[in-house]
Amino acid sequence: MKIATFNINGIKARAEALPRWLDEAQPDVVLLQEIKSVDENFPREMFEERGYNVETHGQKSFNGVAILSKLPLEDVSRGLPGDDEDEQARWIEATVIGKQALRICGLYLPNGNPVPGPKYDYKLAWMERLYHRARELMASEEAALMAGDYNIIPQAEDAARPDAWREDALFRPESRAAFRKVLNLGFTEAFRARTQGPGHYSFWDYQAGAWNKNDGIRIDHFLLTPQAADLMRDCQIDSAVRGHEKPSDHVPVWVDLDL
DNA sequence: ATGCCTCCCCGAGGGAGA
Repeated sequence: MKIATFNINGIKARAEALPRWLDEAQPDVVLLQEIKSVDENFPREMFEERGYNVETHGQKSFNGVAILSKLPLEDVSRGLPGDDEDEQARWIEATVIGKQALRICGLYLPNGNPVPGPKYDYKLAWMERLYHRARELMASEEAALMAGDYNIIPQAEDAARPDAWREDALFRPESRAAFRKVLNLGFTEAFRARTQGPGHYSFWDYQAGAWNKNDGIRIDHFLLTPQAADLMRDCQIDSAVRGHEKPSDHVPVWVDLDL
């Protein structure tokens, strides 16, 4: 089963590029971030006609996450627990049934800039809530994953120019420590479990020819519980998608699970 | 590089992204 995450930077703006990639890559499940659409305006027919079930957690103008799945989705839940006042649509989860059940969580972690400030406080508070949900998933001892745009550069090797990011919310020590705290519950970071070394990115800025210079960062991640990691056959970044017509600034990352 | 593009809102130009 091929499961992908893709920050599309607006569903309307990706009305051509997203179906093109779906037809090429043929993922079974896709976690989308930054749909920038309310549920009522999400073009679900575009995906249903390709055989996907569609679940959205949208918001006007900003944020918004969704799940596409060729297999049935059960027990869909919207919103990251822990703050009833939080109105930002950044979390959706569901159970997909293959040979066995898999709990999938799609997330769009706050950017957090500028540092310091209320947006950075919100990022760190959101990561504390993520830690609590992650701990529950780990305690369940079930196959589960959390994937999406983490807005975290885990290590210096995950940026072409790490020094340019030292003071940025994506690479601040507090941000990276909060990410490690989740990882250290026992999750496998899928890409790094299979590929080492620099030069692997999932985001390139639209500005200053970042793509042509491979001036990227790796901020879209899959975290697998041990039971899910046991099933992993592959994990890749579809970096070529960044060179297609009218691309998102992120590219898809996917795992293949024996499921 | 506290912003070189691109997205959203709408129908100008500002907020947000990373």
